[in-house]
Amino acid sequence: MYQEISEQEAIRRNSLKELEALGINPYPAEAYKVNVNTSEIHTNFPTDNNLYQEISIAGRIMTRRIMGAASFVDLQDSFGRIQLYIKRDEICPGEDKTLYNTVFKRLLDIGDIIGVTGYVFITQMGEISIHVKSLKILSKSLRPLPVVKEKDEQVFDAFSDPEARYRMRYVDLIVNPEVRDIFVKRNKIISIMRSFFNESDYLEVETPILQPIPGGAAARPFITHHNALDMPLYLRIANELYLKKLIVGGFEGVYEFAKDFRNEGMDRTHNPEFTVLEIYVAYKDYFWMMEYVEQMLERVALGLHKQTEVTVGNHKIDFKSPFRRLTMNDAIQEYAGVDISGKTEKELAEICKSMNIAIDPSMGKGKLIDAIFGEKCEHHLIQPTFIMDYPIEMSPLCKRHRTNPELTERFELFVNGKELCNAYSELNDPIDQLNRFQDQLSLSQKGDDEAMFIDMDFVRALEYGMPTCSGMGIGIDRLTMFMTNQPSIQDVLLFPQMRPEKKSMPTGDPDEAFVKIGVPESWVEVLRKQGFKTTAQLKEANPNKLLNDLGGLRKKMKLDIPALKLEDIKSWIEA
RNA sequence: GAUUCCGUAGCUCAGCAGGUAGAGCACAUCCCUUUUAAGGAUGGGGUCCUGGGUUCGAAUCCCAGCGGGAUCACCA
Repeated sequence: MYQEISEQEAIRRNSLKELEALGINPYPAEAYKVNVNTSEIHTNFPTDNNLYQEISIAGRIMTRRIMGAASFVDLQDSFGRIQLYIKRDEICPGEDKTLYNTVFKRLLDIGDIIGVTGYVFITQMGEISIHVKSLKILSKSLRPLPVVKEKDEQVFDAFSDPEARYRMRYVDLIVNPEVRDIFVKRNKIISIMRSFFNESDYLEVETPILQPIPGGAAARPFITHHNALDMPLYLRIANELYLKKLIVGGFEGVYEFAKDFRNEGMDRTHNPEFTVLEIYVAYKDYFWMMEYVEQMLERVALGLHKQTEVTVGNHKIDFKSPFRRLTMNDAIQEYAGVDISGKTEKELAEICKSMNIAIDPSMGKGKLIDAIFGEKCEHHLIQPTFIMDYPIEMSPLCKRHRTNPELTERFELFVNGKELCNAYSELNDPIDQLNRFQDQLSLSQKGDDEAMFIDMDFVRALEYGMPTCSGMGIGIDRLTMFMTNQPSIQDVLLFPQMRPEKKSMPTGDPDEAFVKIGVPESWVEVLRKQGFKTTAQLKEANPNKLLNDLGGLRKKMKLDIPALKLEDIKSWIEA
């Protein structure tokens, strides 16, 4: 296939060929021995200048400053950058200066990956650098990298187009060190949580992503099809039911970092696939879980920032425990100024109307209360706040409140006006559970398309007996957004979902196709330049005009090839 | 889904009372043995997102489409 390339890419492809002609493999197979990284050098060298006198290091060329027979290169590895000092007579001790003059100065580019040996020293300008004794090409880069420069915190020519950054995350990671840092932090958040759970001796498990019944949450699933079984399967929207079956099975605590999938809208806080941590612990209740969450988040914040206070947008959010606790009724009382306790569905609908909150007939009591809460309360909850005791209709998997049968023992943790965690004292009464599923069924008949499906295997598991148990789910993407102060979920996902890139790639004909109809090879490039990407296009052309145009281009491009005659062009068109 | 803004060189952007494009960095050539967002000189590089329309003439005005951002709605 013919691929259109820019001038800079063509130059790099030429350099590639020249390297090969010099007997240099631009993509060598053998391992390159590395004995130090940039971070170790910057940390240790200042205190002991005798260190690192025989090093071998590899990385990507990020900038070059060539001053005749000596040059400076910024080399970037996984940990940062270091300057290389490359002197011609040092890497080319004999008469042959090809390695410096041709290979390094002309055939290497920003973006190429090299390995060097040498020793660490400090330049006259006071910068820790590597005096290079030998240099080896490890990978030639064929595309020019955006060159981002920085001085005194000011960034020049940043690679900032969000579309390009998300689609080509590899480029983003190469040139934007703060992006790499977000993903290092994301990993740190997960590993802190994992060790926190493991210290409690809870078991990390894996449960099915392809599920015959998409249970455990209210959401629209993705559907797929299994050929051998000839049946539909759903991508999981939650793993809650499977984890509770494992509690029935006798594990005291289980957790899973799970990818969930929801076929819903996308925006700054929603991606179709996202990561959730769910944990279930036997013999606990939601009060215990609140304390556990407090400890966990405090530890994550400390692990990342060495303090509990975290900057999120314009707010300073303090994850120091304990967090504020507020029942849902009290929250609505406090922020909306109405008392909803004991109100009927009709009365609640009236309240919504009086507050100009949009409702529809499919909404049950639970959804109405949730609407009031969402509209009037959520955005006030900036500092971490537990909202407790949700109406029973909106929590079909949650245990009834121990003192009020209208409510459930459920809490959500709100941070910066957004839900972060969701947790229950889990419902373990199989008869109540079946009834609640049936209520969901009638909600769904009423028109609520997210009401839950009935999972009879889950009910059967409960019939064998599940210990009292508390479970909690937390969105890892949102947690990462808070902990790294990113306003968009796309910035905490390595590869956020995007519409496929329209390859406006000119699916032009290859050289051979043109040659086949009689076009001399040397003229193919000129024809493309003139806009003829396929032989079919060429056949539509006016031969006189084409002769003129091509002649003009030949002159403009200073081509040293014989001029065309009208008969030549006519013969292509007639071929 | 609605509203709105954006799409020009490899990157970041300018150009838009309509006359077929400019800058900085990057790239190329030459000169420079320690520089640091960094030399100096010269030069090359663009289906101005796509397709229609208005016009003698469209990067510029109009319509449609594609892609992206933001806000809202939906959704946790």
